[in-house]
Amino acid sequence: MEKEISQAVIRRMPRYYRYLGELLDDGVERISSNELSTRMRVTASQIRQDLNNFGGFGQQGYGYNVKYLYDEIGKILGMNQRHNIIIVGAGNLGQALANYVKFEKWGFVIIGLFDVNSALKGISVRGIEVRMMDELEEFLKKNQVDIAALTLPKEKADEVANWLVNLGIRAIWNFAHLDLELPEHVVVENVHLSDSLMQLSYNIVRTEKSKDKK
Amino acid sequence: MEKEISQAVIRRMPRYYRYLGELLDDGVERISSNELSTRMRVTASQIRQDLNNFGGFGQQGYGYNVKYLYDEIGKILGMNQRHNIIIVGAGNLGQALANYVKFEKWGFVIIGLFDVNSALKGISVRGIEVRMMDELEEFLKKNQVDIAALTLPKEKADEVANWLVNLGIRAIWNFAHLDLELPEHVVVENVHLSDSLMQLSYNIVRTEKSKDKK
DNA sequence: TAGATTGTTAATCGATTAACAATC
DNA sequence: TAGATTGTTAATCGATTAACAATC
Repeated sequence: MEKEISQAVIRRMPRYYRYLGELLDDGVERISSNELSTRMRVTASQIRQDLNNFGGFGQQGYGYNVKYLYDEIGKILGMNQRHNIIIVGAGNLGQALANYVKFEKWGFVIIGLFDVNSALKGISVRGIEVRMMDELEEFLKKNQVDIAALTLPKEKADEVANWLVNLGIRAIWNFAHLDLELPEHVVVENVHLSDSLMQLSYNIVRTEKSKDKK
Repeated sequence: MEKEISQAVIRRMPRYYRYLGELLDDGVERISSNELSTRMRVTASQIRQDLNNFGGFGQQGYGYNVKYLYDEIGKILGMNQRHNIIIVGAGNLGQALANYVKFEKWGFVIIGLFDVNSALKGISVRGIEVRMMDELEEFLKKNQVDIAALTLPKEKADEVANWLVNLGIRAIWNFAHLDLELPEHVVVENVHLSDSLMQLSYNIVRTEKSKDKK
């Protein structure tokens, strides 16, 4: 039986991937868990434990080959395959995501942009034309869509998400400020910007308080 | 000595706040940890433990008063005070954030928008004019800025962040795809969209694999 | 008073760190 | 071969869950 890998580990993988990418760009050929731990400010033990969840990528006495490890983590994260994305909700955030070219470097390609607002009909963002929601069903039949990014008001999000799932969508990148209620087989990744801002605010308040104490 | 509250707890606080806000909107007056645990799909024990890090907000035999608890968590998160924000980097993401009116509901007010790109000079987003970076120092002298949101390419982010800190900024909401190297007293909250997308991708790949197994 | 539900202590579980034998 | 560093087991630490006495 497959051992389930904890979300704590998975959250760290993109960060390893990022650091290895930078090392690669800098022309570094090999690195030890110890050297990497110093750069990333984590323990070497954690790095080795994390990686060994997926396999033994290193070599005793040598360390890790940067290029090899980068590619392997890439595979683990699915960076070796293309992911077609549609953005549902073509407001500011939706358009900002559509404009974000960097994602394509990792194989995430935005192939559609949808909205209910007919004022947006016909406008294009980086060559991607905004379509109306009633064209979505047809679009999903003709195109393989791997991920739907939800950038719409929370009032509509749950309904739209369920509708998308019924049409066959299996993965949702949710920017709406609510917890979606979806069948278990659907993969959901949340980006709650206001939660993030509140955490920041908490830490500001906390810092101010500890200053008062001194 | 003040006991340090773990980041795991802090990450959950905005979610409690959100659920309580919804209950409040629905006119619910009181709620037990048990009832709330069912809605939020966490254990009642965790809810009580989390809250008791900050104080005893409930009453035996009664539960929690929704309005009171909502306000108290609001205070913990600093939602009772105004936070002035500047956005540094007026590209798509920066403009999207500037357009996001919802933040003001929680007291986060965007008071400035800065960029190096002179092509953007003079344009306005929701009444906030884009200023050039060389006006920033003067702006910080004249206005109280609590948070700087960094929405610029990672190549510039570290330099700009350090410069901002030297000018007195104490909190940074970082959207650039790198880890900022800043003095310890500076509070940083990261939003790494590509990390989030990679986590989603990992979970898609994982789901596909477990399907193959069956 | 009896019932309900908190606040809090104790038990369990999981994640992180340390240690070291295996091995390149 | 000697030195370095991994992979992995064992120890520790912290976070979550369970249990229950306190109390409204």
